[in-house]
Amino acid sequence: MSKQMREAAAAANAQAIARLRAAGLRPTRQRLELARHLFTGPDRHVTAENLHGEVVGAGIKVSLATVYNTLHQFTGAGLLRQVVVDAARGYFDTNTGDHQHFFLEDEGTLIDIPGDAIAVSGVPQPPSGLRIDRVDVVVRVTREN
Amino acid sequence: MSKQMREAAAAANAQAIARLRAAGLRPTRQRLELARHLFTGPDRHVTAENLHGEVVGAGIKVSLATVYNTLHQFTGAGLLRQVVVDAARGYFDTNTGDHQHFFLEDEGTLIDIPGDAIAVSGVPQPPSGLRIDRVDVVVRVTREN
DNA sequence: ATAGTTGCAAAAGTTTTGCATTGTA
DNA sequence: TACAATGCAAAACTTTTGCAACTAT
Repeated sequence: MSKQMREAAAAANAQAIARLRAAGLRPTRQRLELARHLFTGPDRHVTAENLHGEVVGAGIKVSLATVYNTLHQFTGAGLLRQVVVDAARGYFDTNTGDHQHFFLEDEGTLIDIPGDAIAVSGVPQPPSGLRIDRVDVVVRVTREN
Repeated sequence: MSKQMREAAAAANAQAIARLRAAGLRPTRQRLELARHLFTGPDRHVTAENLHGEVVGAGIKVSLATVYNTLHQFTGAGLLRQVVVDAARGYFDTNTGDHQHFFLEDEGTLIDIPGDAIAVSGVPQPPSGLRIDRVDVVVRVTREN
């Protein structure tokens, strides 16, 4: 391993630790590895299963149950957002800001739509005693023909 | 049973049979009962489990698996629309027209929003080779405080 | 030590599938 | 009779929970 690689790995690690600490979560080995996979690099959309496969493939020992629990803890801590688009499986998005999604039904893939690109108008007043928590827009797309 | 009740029941039955035939589905006993429960009266939002509970409660013998299969057949035939709002369970809507939903996260309840009330603007061009199939809007609401 | 966390095996749900049975022509 | 369609038990998923093991004071 080169000096540069060592330094980059150490930096990613330090960043992941800081992120977990800031969120009030202890930086355990499993969480650290999951955090590094999720938060190093550009925004991502993952399912529990595909993240588990990825980290196991990288030689990390974690159970799928821990991946689920960790994804929910991260979500509760505001590090992730859950996206409901497919009845078959849950997606988690590292982009927690205001935005919407294309969902490619054939592929099971999500693509972000910036929040300032899209607007929803005419939402009626919710039933009394209830307040709007969030407005989710899912643009479902399929392969042409 | 009064004459009026008998007549109403017969009418609902005939209507259900016609609906199934038109959709190219054989009017079997199970499908008929499910169709009558779904399509008699105003529009409804059901889960497989709650529909199953309802028909079993009414003395009909159907398995939960058949309810699932039937809901999917009805959906394929255009009699129902599937609504994805909750990672935990699938909802089916008897209103197949253009409309959107409030989702009461605490209750697990759906309320229709007429399609002409609400508008989504600024949806970007989808990636090439893909066409927009549908734009779903889910207004998530929670109990105030 | 010990109070609180954590991670995972086992359990609980939900949904799908394979095939014996039933219905139709 | 043959041929397809049906309904459900069993299987396969996804997700949650209970508790033994671990951590940080």
